[in-house]
Amino acid sequence: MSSLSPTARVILGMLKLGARTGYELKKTIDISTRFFWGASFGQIYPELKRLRKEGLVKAKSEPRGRIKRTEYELTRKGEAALLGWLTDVDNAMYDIRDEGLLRLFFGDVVPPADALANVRARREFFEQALAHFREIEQEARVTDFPYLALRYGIGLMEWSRDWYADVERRLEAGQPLIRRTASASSPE
Amino acid sequence: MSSLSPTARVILGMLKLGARTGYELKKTIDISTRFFWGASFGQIYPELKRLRKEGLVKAKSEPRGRIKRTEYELTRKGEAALLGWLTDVDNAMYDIRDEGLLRLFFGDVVPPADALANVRARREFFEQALAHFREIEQEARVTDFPYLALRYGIGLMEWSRDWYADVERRLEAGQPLIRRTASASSPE
DNA sequence: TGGCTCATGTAAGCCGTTACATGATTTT
DNA sequence: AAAATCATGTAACGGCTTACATGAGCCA
Repeated sequence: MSSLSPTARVILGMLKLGARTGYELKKTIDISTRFFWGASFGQIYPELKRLRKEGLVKAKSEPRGRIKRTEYELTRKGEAALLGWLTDVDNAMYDIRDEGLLRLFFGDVVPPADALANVRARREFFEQALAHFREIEQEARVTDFPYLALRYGIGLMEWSRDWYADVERRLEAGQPLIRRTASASSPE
Repeated sequence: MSSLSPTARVILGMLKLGARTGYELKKTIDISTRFFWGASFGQIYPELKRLRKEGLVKAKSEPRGRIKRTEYELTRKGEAALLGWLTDVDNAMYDIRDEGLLRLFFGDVVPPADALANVRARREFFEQALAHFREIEQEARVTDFPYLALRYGIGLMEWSRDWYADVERRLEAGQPLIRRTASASSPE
């Protein structure tokens, strides 16, 4: 039934890991799953209200001084919904929107110098993302699975950077992009 | 100004590569950029009308028999817009939504057997995607840059499959997920 | 005759970002 | 005194998917 909305999934999970306020959820998500599963205030606060109405979380007013502040917690129903989602492993989303790759795809349409510029920019992008991930790697080394997810990100950035660096070298050298060896020229 | 909408980018590019009708655009996108840049009919047809109103494409009625049919072509302005986008290489989108990775991130929350089931499902997912890409690889071997983008997809699927296979083995063996060698126990 | 492909569109609804709006508390 | 952080929310808009609606032409 009523399967969890995308933002609900990360909210319930983060509440389980100890986040309490909407603000804290945002901060936690930003420094951890943001790379592959983000959430904005415009999603978080309305979603918390929806989850409350459906009885998946319970809210408690816990003001700090004179500023209003609401702490959330999973209900038993919320725990069950989280577990249900984590266990129902089929049809997991896997969406990519990669503009650099789209530009590469249309590489025949532009002068070689522009195609090369795109590849170079992409390689640099992955290098910077990698540097950022490596910075946060030390602190993240405490927990098991979240650290594992970070390792995935690091590995992915490394692999992508290397792939683009290779294409970059081939374009700079004016080498053919397609190697037609396997099917035509030589046996095996 | 008026920078191209996401769907406009792939439409203009595909028109440049020879697609003519909305239907053909959809088909072409589905077998090529879909993996990292998709588009549905609900986007394509309205977007074509918008592009026409803005003078980036021109439409010609070319019915087949008695069924209405519209062929589109880039205008000079459309060519310029496409070139402009392909050349302006900064701030390229790179969005990932990976539910398997999110489930992995919350792996501490579920029993080890469920975490393993998720990893296994993910490895299988990448294996299937890889098989699919390899099937279309032969026909795609003609063009330069589109083939290169396919190679990226294949490489990415291979890398991801291998990464998950490795985690799978470690979980099956009950091995620790984090290796704390570098910073603590041994020098270097 | 039934199913597939070609062909075009609309409508409802979800999801998400960005900007706006407000204000207290803490740190520099 | 100013800036950053903690804290909560709404409104407008953009983008996308899915379902619905229609129908011709072709092939087995």
